[in-house]
Amino acid sequence: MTRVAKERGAATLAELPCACATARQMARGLTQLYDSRLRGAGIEAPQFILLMTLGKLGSGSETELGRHLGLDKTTVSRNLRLLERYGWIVSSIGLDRRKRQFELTPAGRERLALALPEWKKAQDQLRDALAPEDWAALFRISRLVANVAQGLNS
Amino acid sequence: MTRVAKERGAATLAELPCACATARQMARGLTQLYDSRLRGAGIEAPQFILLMTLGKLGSGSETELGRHLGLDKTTVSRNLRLLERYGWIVSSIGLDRRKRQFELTPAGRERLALALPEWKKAQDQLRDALAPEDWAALFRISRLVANVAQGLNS
DNA sequence: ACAAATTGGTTGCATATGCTACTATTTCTG
DNA sequence: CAGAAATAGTAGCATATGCAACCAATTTGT
Repeated sequence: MTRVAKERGAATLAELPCACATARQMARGLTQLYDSRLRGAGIEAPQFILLMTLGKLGSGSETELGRHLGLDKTTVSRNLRLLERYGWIVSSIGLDRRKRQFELTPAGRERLALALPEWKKAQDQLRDALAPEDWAALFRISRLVANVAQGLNS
Repeated sequence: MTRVAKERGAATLAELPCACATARQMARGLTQLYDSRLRGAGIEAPQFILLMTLGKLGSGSETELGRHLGLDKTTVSRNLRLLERYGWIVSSIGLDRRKRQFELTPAGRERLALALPEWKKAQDQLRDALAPEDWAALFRISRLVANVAQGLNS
C-alpha cells in the first residue's frame, strides 16, 4: 500500500469529481449498450444516430447536421462519406453551390428500419433499469448540459 | 426496480429521443469545454483524466484502470503508452508477471499540477452556468447511468 | 461593382475507442 | 502434477473525433 505524499498542493487529487470524466464514462457505457444491440442490424450507434437524424430532418447539409448533433463539421463530413460509401445516403449540390444536401436512399431507409427495433431494445433495456424519474432526469440533464456547454464553447 | 415489460408503440422517426445520442452529445460538449482549457497546459481531457485517475490510485494496472474508467483494456493500453512516451508515467512488471503496474513520474506530477488549475476553471465555468440542483443531478445521473450501463453490458 | 468577410466543405494530422484474435502467465481441477 | 480455464496485455483493423489550414462560393460593406 504505497502512499505518495499528498499534503503538498492545496486541492490535490484527493477528491476530484470531474463532470467531464463522469459524462464521458456514461456516454461510453451507453454507446456500448446500444452498439451491442445495433450490431445485429449491421450498424453501430454513431452511424445510426447520424442516419436517424438525417431521416428525421428529411435532408440536410453537413454544417446543419453538425449543429443538430453538436459535432464538428469535419467529423460529420467523414462520417457522411462512410454512409455514402455504404449506399445509405446520397448527396447533391444545392443552389448554393458550396452546400451539399444529403438524404437517405431506399437502402438507407431499409437499414434504418432494420435497426430501429434493435435500438428500441437497447433503449427499453436502459429504461427498465432506471427509475422513471431518473430516466426523465437523464434526458433533461443531458440536453441542458449539452446546450450549456455548446454555449460556453462558442 | 421493476422490469415489467410494457408494450410501447413501435418506434418511428417522428421523435426519437435517444438516450445514447443525447448522452454522447453532452459528453462531446463537455470534452470540448475542458479540452479548450486544458490545452493551455499541454494536455487534453482524456489524457488528463487518465493521469488524474492514476494519481488518485497511486498506481494501477491496465485492467484496473479500465475498470475504474469504464474503458476497454486495449484503449487503456494504448493511452497509457502515449503517457509513457511523454514521460509522464512509468511501468514496471509486478510479481504476477502478466501485470504491468503504472505510476506517475515527477514530470507526470508536474504536468498534473500544471493542468489542475485549468481543469478547475473549466469545471467552475460549467458549475456557474448551472443551477446547483442541476449540477448535482449531472453527477448523480452520470454515475448512476454509467453504473447501470456497465451492468447491462457485462 | 469590388474587395473583404463569411460560410460550406475537405485534407492532413493526431488522438480516442473498441472488437477480434493472439500470446504469455497464472490459477483451477481432476 | 498435467491439462483446462481464467486473466493480463498486445497487435491488427476499423471507426470516431476535432483542430489547423486550406480552397471555393457567397454575402456584405462601401
